[in-house]
Amino acid sequence: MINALKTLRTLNPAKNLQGYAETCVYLLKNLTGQGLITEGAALHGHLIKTGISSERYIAIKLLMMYLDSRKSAEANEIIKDFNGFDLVVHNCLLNAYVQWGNLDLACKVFDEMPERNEISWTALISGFMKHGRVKESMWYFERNPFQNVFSWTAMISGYVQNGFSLDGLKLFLRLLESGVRPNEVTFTSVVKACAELRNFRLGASVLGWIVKSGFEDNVSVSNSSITLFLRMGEIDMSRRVFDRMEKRDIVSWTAILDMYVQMGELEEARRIFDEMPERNEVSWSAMIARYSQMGYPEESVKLFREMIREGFKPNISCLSIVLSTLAGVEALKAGMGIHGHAIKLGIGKNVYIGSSLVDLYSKCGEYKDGRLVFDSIAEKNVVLWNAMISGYSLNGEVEEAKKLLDVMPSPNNASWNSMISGYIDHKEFDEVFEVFNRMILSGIIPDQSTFSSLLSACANVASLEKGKDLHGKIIKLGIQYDVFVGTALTDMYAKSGDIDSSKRVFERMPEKNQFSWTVMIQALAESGFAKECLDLFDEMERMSLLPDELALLSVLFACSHCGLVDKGLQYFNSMATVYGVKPKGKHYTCVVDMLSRAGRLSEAEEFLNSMPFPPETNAWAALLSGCNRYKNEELAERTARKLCEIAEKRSAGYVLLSNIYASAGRWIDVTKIRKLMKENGSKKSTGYSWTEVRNKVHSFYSDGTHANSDEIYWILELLRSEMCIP
DNA sequence: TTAGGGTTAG
Repeated sequence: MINALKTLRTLNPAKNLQGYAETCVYLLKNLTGQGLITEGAALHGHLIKTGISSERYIAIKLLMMYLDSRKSAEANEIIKDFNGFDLVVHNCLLNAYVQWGNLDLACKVFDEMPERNEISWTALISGFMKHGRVKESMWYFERNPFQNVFSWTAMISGYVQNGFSLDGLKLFLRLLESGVRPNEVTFTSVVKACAELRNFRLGASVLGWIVKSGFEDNVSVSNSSITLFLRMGEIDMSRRVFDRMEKRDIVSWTAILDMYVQMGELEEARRIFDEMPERNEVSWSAMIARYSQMGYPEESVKLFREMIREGFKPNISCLSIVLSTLAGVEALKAGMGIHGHAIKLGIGKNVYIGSSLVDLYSKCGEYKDGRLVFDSIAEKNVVLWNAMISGYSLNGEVEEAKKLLDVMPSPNNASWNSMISGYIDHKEFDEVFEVFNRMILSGIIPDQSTFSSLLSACANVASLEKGKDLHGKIIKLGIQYDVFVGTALTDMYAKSGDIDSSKRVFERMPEKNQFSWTVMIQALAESGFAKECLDLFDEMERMSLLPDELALLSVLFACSHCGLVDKGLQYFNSMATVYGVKPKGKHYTCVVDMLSRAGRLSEAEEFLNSMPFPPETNAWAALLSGCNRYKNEELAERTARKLCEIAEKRSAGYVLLSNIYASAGRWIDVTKIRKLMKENGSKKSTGYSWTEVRNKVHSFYSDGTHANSDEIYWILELLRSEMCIP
């Protein structure tokens, strides 16, 4: 562009008007493209002086520039110079209104046009598509007398962009039947549709078609092919396409970043990113998103700061990625900073930004601020609604969540799933199945995550019947081989006491992850299969999967229960060094329990006293019960005193202490504790029971809060009198 | 008329 400016200075409009005008047109186009309107206006002034501002081609470019920057007054001035509104001027206006998002105005211009060409029709068709108004777009497309490649392609790419890839492909088939030849842009969109739908068979035949039609070397086509191959898992093929390209652009480089990420080589991706010949905000966003998705939030945010430092303007995508990263680490302050930034940029009310913000505020406990953001957004989509529903669920406001779910326009899987997990988090298990039934009635088909939530509810209430019923539904839907579902089934069966079924499900899982292994290991430990548990742990290690704190706790538990004290100590000592897991209170407690059960009481006491942080109350209790078992009165006294100290601070300590005294037969001490508790006003949390009647789980508390409480007690009285109990 | 990155749930 600088060269063009230099050329302009050397040209004399009096001598070479044609060349001068052409250079001006080029300059105006570029200035408009880069948003350099002040410079454009200066050039306009210069053109007036030269006397060629009314030259048709120049005037049109000037008009486009002013329309593009929404300078209506200036645009009107230019239009006055034209002899009425001809076709081109009308098309310029049409395009501008579409770009401004004012489709009503665009339609009015379109309707009033005395004549229309293919550009007018395509402008309107793609305009409706751009704003997600697919039906109206189709309406105009069907009536378009100029069905050329452009309007076909506008429709196809519009469908793909709006998430209707299948309709896009159907239209592509119609295009082929119509005899119109697809161009490189059509192919680019069609390949994208195949990638999106993971329809690899069709994808492969489209690629063959592309070669036959000679568009193989087109940059855009190659770029979309790289992504198609990546989605197909054909990493070598995507690399081959990239290597074969004669010309590569930012898009090609950005696409290849994903190849390395998919190969698990984030560092290599970073190297490519650092060495890319050219970067834009999309490449930056891609790298920032990858760091966040691969579990490196700090690195992601660091890169974002670097991007800003280098003078790149973050767009909506980029800000929403960063906001969701910050939400993940509950960085409220930093997130609020970005919120302010977004408002300044005028995109504070965008749905993408809004959804991330609702998520951020909710995850940080400020769900009321989340609601303010939610209310401020005019064009709400499902994602935003779901973000708010799960925000309420997360903060224990399940009733509010339910209210939203009831009024939202078209809830999907995720909406219902958020509601279900809200009830699970707050242990309202009878509500869980209630919501599930409503979900089914509303015609939404539950998915993997619905079932893994429901199964965890079954595991919590040990409802084997319901769990089996769900297992049947899962098989009917054909999702029994999903990792999440398999893991949840393993857990449900184990927690409901059916360890054989649990093992069977686990063994048949085609794909297992760290969680699946942990659940099975835990199940074996808690069901008393200590040896099998340890064997499975060894097997997990052989698969070079790193055990987490829960798996390690189960291993310690298993060792403790089959008397493998030294082996247990060995595992404990290698937790930090070998497995990189810092032992927590519960691990220490397990070791104390292990030592106490084996009668190694003084060792246990020493271990407790050498802990780097205060032990759990349970740890002292474990030692005390060891003392009782091995009749070590002296240590028992010392431990009991310690427990008393703790008990004074927390009600749980009292409860535990009184239970321990009770089991040791020290009834006088028990009464003392109960009295103390009464004086201090501490209350044990209420115990409850439940039963399942006609697919509904009923929970009972001794305080009679069940809805049918009166009726239940009445029946109970009746039964009592029948049984002749006074 | 286009390709690469993008919000919720899991």
